[in-house]
Amino acid sequence: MKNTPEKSKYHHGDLRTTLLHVAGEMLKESGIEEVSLRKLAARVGVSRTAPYHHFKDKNALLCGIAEAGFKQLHAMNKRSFNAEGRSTKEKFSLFIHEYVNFAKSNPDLYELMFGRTIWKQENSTQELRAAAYPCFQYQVTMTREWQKLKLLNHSGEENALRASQVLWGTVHGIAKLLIDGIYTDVAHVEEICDYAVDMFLVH
Amino acid sequence: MKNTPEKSKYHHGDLRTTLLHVAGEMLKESGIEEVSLRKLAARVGVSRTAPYHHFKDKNALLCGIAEAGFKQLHAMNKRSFNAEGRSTKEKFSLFIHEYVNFAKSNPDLYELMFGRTIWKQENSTQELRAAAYPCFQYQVTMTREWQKLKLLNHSGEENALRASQVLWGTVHGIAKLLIDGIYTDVAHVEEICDYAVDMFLVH
DNA sequence: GGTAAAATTTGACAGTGTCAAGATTGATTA
DNA sequence: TAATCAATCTTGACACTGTCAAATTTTACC
Repeated sequence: MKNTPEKSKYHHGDLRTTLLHVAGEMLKESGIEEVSLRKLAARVGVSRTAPYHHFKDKNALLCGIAEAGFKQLHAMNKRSFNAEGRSTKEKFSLFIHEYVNFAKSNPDLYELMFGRTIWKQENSTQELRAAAYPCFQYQVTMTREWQKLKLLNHSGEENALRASQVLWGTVHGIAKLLIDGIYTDVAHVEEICDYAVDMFLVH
Repeated sequence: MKNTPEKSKYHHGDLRTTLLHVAGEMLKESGIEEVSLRKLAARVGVSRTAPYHHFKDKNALLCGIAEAGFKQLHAMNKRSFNAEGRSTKEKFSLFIHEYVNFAKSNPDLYELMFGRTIWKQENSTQELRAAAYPCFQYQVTMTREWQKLKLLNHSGEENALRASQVLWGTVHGIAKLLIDGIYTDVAHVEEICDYAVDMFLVH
C-alpha cells in the first residue's frame, strides 16, 4: 500500500503527507463516515494516536484534505475561464458544466469542502482559508468579466459580488442536490447545466 | 418540560411524539451533532433503548424530524405562491426570500432535511419521501406557472422541470452557503435574494 | 382472571475521538 | 565520539456513541 519500500521504521518519515493521501483515498472510496482516525492509522500501519503529532485533531486533518480540494477546484476554474479557442458564452457554459461535474466526480470531497463540519464555529484552519478564499474570490473576478462583456441577464446597476454569489449559489445548489441524492436523475446533469446557462444569459 | 403532568408511568403514553418533539428542540438548540439517542432519552426521562420501540434506528428518528420540516416548508411555499394582493413578480420574489429565510431561521433542520445523511443509500423512510416529494413537485408547479406568465428569462423551448431544478438549485445553494458558514455576511441575505430575482426575471 | 402483546429496562459490545504518560529514534552540541 | 534533547511514536485509559439480546413491567383483550 505504501510506496516507500523501507520497512519497520519507528519514525515514518513523511507521515503527515501519507495520512492526508490515504485519508483522501478512504474518503473517495467509502465516504466521509468511513473516515476514522483509527482506521486511517491502521491502514497506514501506525498506532491510533500517531496522527495527533501531525494534526491537532480530526478536524485539522479534514481541513487538510479540503485544502487540497480547493486548490484543485481553483485550478480547474482557471482552466475553464481561460479555455482557448472558445467564445465567451462557451467558456461561461464550460465553467458551469465543469463545476458541477467536479462535484459529481468527487462527491465526498465536495461535501467535505463545503460542509459545515469544517466551516462552522471557527473550525476552519488558517491554511484552509488561505486556499479557499482565493478560490471564492476568483468567482467574483470571473463574474466581473462576464458582466463587462454584457453576458448576464440583469436590470439596473451591476454588482459583481452579488451576481457571483447568485451564480455560485446556483452551481453549488445543483451540485449539492445531485450528490446528496435529492435529484435522482443523475443522468440529466448536462441538461440541467445547459438550462441554467440559458436562464442566465441575456437574450 | 413535558406537558402531561402525570408522573411515574412505566408506559409513557405518547413517547413517539415526545421523542420527535424534544429531538427537534435539541436540533434547534445545539445542532445535529448534539442530538444523540442517549441524550434524547435522558432528557425525556426514559432509558437508552426505549426509543428503539418507536423508531427502527437513529436514522428513522431523523427522517421523522425532517418529515415535519418538509410539511412546514411545503405549506410555506404555498403561502408565498398564493399571497394575496401582490403582483406575480412580487410573489416570485417573495418565494425566493421566504425560502432562503426558512433555511436561515432553521439552519440545522434545513441541513438535516437536505443532507445526505437521510437521503443517501436508501436511508430515506417511506414516510419521509411521502412528505418530501410533493414538496419537490410543488416547485415544478410554481415554475410552470411562472413560465406561462412569461416571467422567466430564457430562450428556446421552455421546460418546467429543468427550470425548477435551476431555480431550486439557486435558492438551495444560497441557503446552504449561508448556513454552512461560507458566506460570512449573513446580513446581506435580502440583497442577494433581490439580485437573484433580478437575474431570473425577463427584462 | 389469565394470557398475550406492547412497552420499557438493564447488560453488553464494538466503535469512536482524544488525553496523559512512557518509550523510541534522530539530530544537535559539547 | 558521547551526551542531551526534541521530535516522533506507542500503550493505556476515559467518556461517549449506536444498537443488539434478554429480562422485566405494564396494558389490553378474551
